[in-house]
Amino acid sequence: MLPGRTVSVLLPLAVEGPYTYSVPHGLTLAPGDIVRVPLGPREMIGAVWDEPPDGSVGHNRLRPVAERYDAPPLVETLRRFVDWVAHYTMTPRGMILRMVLRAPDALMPEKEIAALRFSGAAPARSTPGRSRLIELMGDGVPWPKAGLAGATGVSPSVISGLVEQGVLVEATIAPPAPIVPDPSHAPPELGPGQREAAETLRRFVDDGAFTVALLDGVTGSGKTEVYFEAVAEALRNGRQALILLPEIALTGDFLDRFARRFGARPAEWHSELSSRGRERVWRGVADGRVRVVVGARSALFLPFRELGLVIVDEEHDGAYKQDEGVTYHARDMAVVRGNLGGFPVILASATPSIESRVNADQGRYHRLKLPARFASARLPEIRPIDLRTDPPEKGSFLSPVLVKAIEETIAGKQQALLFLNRRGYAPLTLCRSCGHRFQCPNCSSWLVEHRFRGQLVCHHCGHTERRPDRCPICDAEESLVACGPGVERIAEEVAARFPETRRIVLSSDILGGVKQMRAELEAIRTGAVDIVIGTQLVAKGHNFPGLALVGVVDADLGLGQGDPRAAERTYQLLAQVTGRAGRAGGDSRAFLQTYAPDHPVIAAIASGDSEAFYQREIEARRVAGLPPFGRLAGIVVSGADRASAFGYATALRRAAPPEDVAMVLGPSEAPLAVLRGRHRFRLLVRAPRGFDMQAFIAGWLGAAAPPRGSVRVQIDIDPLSFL
DNA sequence: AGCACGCCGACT
DNA sequence: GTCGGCGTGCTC
Repeated sequence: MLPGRTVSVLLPLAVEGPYTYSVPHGLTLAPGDIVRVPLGPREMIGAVWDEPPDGSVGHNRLRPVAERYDAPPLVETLRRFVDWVAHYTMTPRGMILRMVLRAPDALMPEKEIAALRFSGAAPARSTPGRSRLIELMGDGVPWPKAGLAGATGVSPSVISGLVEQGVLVEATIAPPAPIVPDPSHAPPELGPGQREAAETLRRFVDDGAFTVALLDGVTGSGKTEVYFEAVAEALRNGRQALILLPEIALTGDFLDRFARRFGARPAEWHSELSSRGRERVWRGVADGRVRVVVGARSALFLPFRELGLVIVDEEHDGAYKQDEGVTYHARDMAVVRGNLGGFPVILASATPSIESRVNADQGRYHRLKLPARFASARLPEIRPIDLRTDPPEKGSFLSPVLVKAIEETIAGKQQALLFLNRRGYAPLTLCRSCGHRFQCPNCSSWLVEHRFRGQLVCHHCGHTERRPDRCPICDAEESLVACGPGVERIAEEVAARFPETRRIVLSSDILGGVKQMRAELEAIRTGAVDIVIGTQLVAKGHNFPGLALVGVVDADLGLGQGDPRAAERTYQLLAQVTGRAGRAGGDSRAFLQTYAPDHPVIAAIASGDSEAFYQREIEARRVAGLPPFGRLAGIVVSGADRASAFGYATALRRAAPPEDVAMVLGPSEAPLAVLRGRHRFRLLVRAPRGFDMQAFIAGWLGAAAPPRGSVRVQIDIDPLSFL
């Protein structure tokens, strides 16, 4: 092999290693360079990788690199991150690169913006609109076409008229550079506890070494202000910063808070970004003009060139775990990225995950505890409502105790929030006459009635059908009954009881997407709503200053399904949602409707004794050898029919190597036995901490007969579900 | 991820 | 007798 004449190129495909290409004369390539290469009948974008080209590929089969893009190369730490994530999640490296190269058009030169410029010629006749335009544009500087009408208040026809006369001529302008956040714009006044924590974080950033800080403080204790100071320090040091949020918490309110502190909005990165926006952020991050990104989990794979800080806000949130395609946990991968890049990572939460708490307790993470609520804000008084002694009236779901509290809140001109973690009107519909239950044809789940839309919907695959008037089995009329409440049904009850109030239902199936959602959250903040009825998305980091009452309609929901993680999840959710109340000062209350007021989770929330809860949970995990005291991996075998999926899962189980430290459990029916028409079985590997899970599974699956037909195997390292 | 190759049911 | 279904395998 002639050195320098061939090169390794990793392609965004489901292949493990890079391919080898020849380098044409006159082209110099280095690892990280982004290139266009031929692949079969088409061309593809890839990245030059570090390992020496594979000499065993016949030279006559090598094809030449077509082009090197004029784009900043992927830096070494990002390349190592791709390799690391691929190995850890047992995913082909190319699939991880694919997550990095998500905005292929960002490699093209940035498009100029269409604009108009004043030519100097006078219009044939002067009108008020024309004068305004010329007054604005008289200096001859081009104005973007979009927004010109808005800026002058003239109609588009006035503009096109002047274009026809040659008074205005076509021009282009360079896209504006992103506004750089200024670390000294508006430093906050921090309380004593905050000051100390901020000082520690600043020191970590200055040290420029890998550290993990767990920033832990009750809702409303001012975590955001504190970690903004770490962002400011990273900016002062010439480094880029990334703030990860659960997608749903990425609100206009958060961006505004950032803008108030830094004088400019950060770049956003989330699934609803337009392709233009995506390109702009990708390019800006790569060339260093974008200094701060606020994004959902996939932002972790952006090609930062000078990343010096990652913050994972609401680090306990399960939304950081990607469950489809590449299964990775963004919080854990953020820590890895910090480790590889040699910079600090801040995990922030009022209700840290058990994993992070244990890491902090054992000294691997620095725990920074914010002691109290900021300024005048006080935590709400929390009380369980025992539904056995204070049941709701027949046919309703709100206990008289809660109804009275709502009345008092409304009378005091304050806001109430009713929380129920269930979308739609009713989670199950059945026929009173024959007992038929409406089930999803593709999944093993009930169809949820959405009464506003008149539909029955599967929340797992999206299957939708019209809600019929009569039973499709026995043809009985008026026999269908809705079982149990969803938020829509609670909204119905609230409307009946409090017809004079302004109400809003907040759940993820809101029409109009992120924009509408942001508008509604804003309406709540400004007090344009009296009663909010919402699913868990209201629990996620939003700041509702006028909220004085939180009612949890079913605090037991999510408990007692046998998953050891259920208690932790429920605790976090209840603590977060009750913490929405009273953030702007004044007295506030939270009620938990429950049949089990003595359950440790309910008791911990009601007493405010989080420490007892954490100690209990940690001890239970330790005794059971569950994460973080042991390692888990899930292996989901799915197939078009039950028999083939079960057959292969059983064969895999039998093929498991004898291993005294790792235990293979199953196969058992996966939590959702049928999903999108595929039957699923799950094997679980349990092993002690420090066990090389990836090597074990690779050896095992590599030796087993490969799956045939429709059967697929998906590996989930560190699954969230322990079942 | 595409795209071609290849082996079994309903049409001219 | 062909058109076409998508399972399987390859792309340096």
